[in-house]
Amino acid sequence: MNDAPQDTPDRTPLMRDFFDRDVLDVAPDLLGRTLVRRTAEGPIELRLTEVEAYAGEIDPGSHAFRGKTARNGVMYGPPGHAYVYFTYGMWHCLNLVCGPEGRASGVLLRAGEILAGAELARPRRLTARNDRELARGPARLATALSIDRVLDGSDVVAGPPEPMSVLYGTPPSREQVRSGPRTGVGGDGAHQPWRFWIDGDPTVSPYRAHAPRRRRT
DNA sequence: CCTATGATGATCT
DNA sequence: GATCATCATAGGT
Repeated sequence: MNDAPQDTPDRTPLMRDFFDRDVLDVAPDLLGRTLVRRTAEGPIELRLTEVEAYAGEIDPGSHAFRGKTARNGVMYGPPGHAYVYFTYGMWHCLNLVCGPEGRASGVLLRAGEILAGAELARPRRLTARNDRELARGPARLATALSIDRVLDGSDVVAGPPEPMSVLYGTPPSREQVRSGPRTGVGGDGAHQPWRFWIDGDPTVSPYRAHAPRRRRT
């Protein structure tokens, strides 16, 4: 039916194949799957509901557009690893690198539904008015899962499942998958419909167009 | 619901 | 020095 990986005891090879494809194929296939973040206090399970594709050096919206730097080096490595960046002076965001190696493409994990471990996420997300808001947005997701630059480069495919791993889940039907422009991305790549989400899911973040900052006086 | 704006600092030109 | 793959808050509709 679908070409998604199936549950199997030795999941590692199939999972590697899952990420070693074009980012525009991997991104929508991540929807509905479960990311498990294992913290010292216990695991947090997140069902992915919104992602964005970033197509490496050919993509003006990608951190890799201007080539390899100290920050984005992980994007040039093998697929299935975490690329974590720090932005706006306060926030972290989590990407999963896609193949082939060297293309420097990745999927930004923008939102999800906490399936388990919400009691571990809530203390990190005190401004969330309800559980639906715990991971509704890329920086909120990273905060809820206690993800920072320390996890940059982590292998999310191979065991052990620390500090996090992607497990198989039930993908939504094709009709439930929507696509549109990426959020907060300007420049020449702004119009590309490289954001994917599960239609009607309450944890999907509100769309915001790119807003150029006004110069401070 | 919506829009506007300040926070805050690493990164890159 | 400008930008930034964002969020929380304040205030209007």
